[in-house]
Amino acid sequence: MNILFKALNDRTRREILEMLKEGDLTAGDIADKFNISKPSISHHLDLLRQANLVTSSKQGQFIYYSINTTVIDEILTWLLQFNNHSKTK
Amino acid sequence: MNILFKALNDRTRREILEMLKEGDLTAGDIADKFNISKPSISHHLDLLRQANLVTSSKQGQFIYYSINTTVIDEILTWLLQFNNHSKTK
DNA sequence: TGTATATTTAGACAAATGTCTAAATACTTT
DNA sequence: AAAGTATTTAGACATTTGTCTAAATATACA
Repeated sequence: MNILFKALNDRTRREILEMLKEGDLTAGDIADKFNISKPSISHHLDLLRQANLVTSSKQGQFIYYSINTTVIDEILTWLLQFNNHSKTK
Repeated sequence: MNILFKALNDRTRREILEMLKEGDLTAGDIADKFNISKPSISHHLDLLRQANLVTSSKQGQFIYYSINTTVIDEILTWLLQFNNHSKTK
């Protein structure tokens, strides 16, 4: 839970997730979209992976990143505890 | 959005929200539940208020804090963009 | 008016965070 | 084998963050 909120607490990382929502991308593809150095993006990807929000798979010299939405349900569940009153109608 | 994730990116602040879910509390009541100084809790409450996750109202010498769940919907909406595929069944 | 209680503000400090450049690793191609 | 491409690792550095103590503010009570 901690590491999840930590991973989401950065605009760049949230944007990366939004990009990956549309489809898998290589680390280089992702880095190209930002005005940030590749090592920094690599670090962001590492944090997202630690939080299990993304997975990576090496294909040749490229590393493809994919979003993992199952973990997002954890946060959704945590957040839903706060609207459990009249939300069910 | 930024300030919202920032506010939630701390275990103490998340626990404060869980406490307030059960009902309003004074700053002192909240501080008593943690092994953290009152000024630190005051600072956490300030961040939660900046994010509009809580509201406060002074009653005599006490300040009562209440949770504001409307803002949480913002995060829920943002998160739901990631499960919009087969989730609708 | 003076003292006690509730809370915040101010300022300091160590730890965590986001960024960078330089170097290392791994794969591909010639 | 050497050179080029893709990505990460290592290390440095400034900023942000969570915490603390001491002091300030505001209300209540005697």
